[in-house]
Amino acid sequence: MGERAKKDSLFDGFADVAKAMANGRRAELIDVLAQGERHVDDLAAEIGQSVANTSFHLRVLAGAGLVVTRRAGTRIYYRLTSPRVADLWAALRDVAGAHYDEIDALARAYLGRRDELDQITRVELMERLAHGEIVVVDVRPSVEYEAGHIVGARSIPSDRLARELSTLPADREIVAYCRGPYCVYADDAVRLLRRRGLRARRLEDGFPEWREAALPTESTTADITK
Amino acid sequence: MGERAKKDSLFDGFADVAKAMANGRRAELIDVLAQGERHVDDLAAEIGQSVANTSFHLRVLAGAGLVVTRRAGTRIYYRLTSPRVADLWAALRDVAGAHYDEIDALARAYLGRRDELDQITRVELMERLAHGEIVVVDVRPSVEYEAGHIVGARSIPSDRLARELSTLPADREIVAYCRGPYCVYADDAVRLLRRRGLRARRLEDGFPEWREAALPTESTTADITK
DNA sequence: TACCTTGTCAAGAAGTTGCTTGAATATGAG
DNA sequence: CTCATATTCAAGCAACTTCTTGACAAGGTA
Repeated sequence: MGERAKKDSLFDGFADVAKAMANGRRAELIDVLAQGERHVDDLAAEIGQSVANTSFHLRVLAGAGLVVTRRAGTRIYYRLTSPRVADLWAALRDVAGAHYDEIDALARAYLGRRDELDQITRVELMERLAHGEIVVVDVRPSVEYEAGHIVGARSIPSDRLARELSTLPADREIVAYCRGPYCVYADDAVRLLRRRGLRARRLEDGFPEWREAALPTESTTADITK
Repeated sequence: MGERAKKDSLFDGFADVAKAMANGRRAELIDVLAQGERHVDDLAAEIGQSVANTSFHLRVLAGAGLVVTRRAGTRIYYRLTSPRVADLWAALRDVAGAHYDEIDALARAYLGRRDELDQITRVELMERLAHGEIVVVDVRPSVEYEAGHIVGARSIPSDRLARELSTLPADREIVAYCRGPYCVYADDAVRLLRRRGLRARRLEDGFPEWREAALPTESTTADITK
C-alpha cells in the first residue's frame, strides 16, 4: 500500500466519524445524549423512531466511538463517550448556524420568531443567582433534570408548565433553560410566562453548555456521564 | 407540517453539514484549505483526484457553507468560510483520535512510529523563539508557506529538505512543523535531520493551530483568509 | 422450568453517494 | 474574433444508506 493509499485511508477514518453524525436522527440522538445517559426505548420515543431503527443508529454511533453503553438489568443505557463529543456537536451546530443558510429558515420554522425573546447570558445568570434575585426553571423532561441540572434550578417539564404556573412567584424574574440553542422548550416556556404577565427570559444555550463552562451543577441520580 | 417534521428537518440540516465532511477526499480538502486558499487544479493534485471530481467535492463543501470562492482571471480560489470551520475540523480530528479506535492503526501506518519523535509545545517554542535559540523550518509546500507561516520560520518544503540540509546550523536546535497533528512532512523531516546528527523536534500540531492560538504569524502574499 | 421484556441483527426495497467520461461555460491571450 | 485554459455540469453505473419487518438473544421473574 503506497503513501497515497495510506493517507486516503487515514482521512477515510476521520470521515467515518463525520458519517456517524451525518444523519438527522443520529444528530437528534447526540443532542439528547448530551443531556445525560438514556436507555434505547426512551431514546426511540424521544426521536420518534422504531426501537429497531433507533438501536441501529445507536450502533452506528457506537461504531464511530461517539457513544458507549452500560447494562442495568434488561435495560441498556447509552451515553456520549466523553465531553469532547458534546464539544464536536456544539462546533457542528455553530458552523451550521453561521454558514449554512438553510439553518436559519429551518430554525425559524421549528422555533418561531425569537425577536421578542429576551436572552440572558450564563455570566449574568451566575451573578443574579448569587444574589438570589431569580428563579431558574428547567423545562426539559424530568429524566434529563435528574441526570444533571443548574444548581438550584426547579424542574417543571414543558408539558406541565401551564398547570404549575401558579406556583411561580410573580415578583421575581424567571429564567427558563433546556437542551441548547436549538431547543424549543425554553422558547415556548418564556412565551407562555410572558403572556401570563410574568417577567421571563431564556438562558442562552442550555444545560450542556453550562456544564461545559464548569459552572455549578447538581444531579439527583449518580452522574455516570462525568 | 407538524412539530416532529419541523424538528426532523432542522436536524437534517445539521446532518447536511456533517455529510459535507463525511468523505475522505473532502476531509483532505478541508485539511489543505485550513492552511490557506488554493485553486482547483492545485487541490486536485494535492488530493490525487481528477479535476472534475475535485470540483464536484468542492461544490459539495460550498453547498454546506464550509468553503467560499474568489475568481482571479481564469483561476477560482477556494478557502474555508471562516476559522470556525477549521475549529470544527480540529474537533472532529480530536474526537476521532481519542475515541475511534481505527484511527490509531491508520495513523501509525501512514505516519510511522512516533515514539522516538520529540515534540515541542507551542508555548515552549514561543519562549525559545524570543531568545533566538532555535531555527524554525516550515516543511509544507511553498504555496502554503506564502499564504501564512510562523513568524521567522524558513521555508524548506519536504521534497527539498535533503538537498538543503547543509544550509542548516549544526549548533542550534531545529523545530519542524507542517499542517497539523496528522501531517507526515514534519515527522519525516525530524527523522531525516536526526539521522544526519542534527538536534530536531516536531512542533505539536501545525500552522492552523498556531494561528488559532493567536500566536505571531506573517505571510508573503496578501492573506485573504483572515 | 417457561415466559416476558428489552434490545440486536438480517434481509430487502427505495433512495442517495462517488467516481468516470465527455460536453458546456467563462475568462484571457493573440 | 478565435483559441487555449480552467472549471463546472450532466449522465450513468456501482456501491452504500435508511427504514421496515420479523426472527433471535440476553436477562429477569414467577
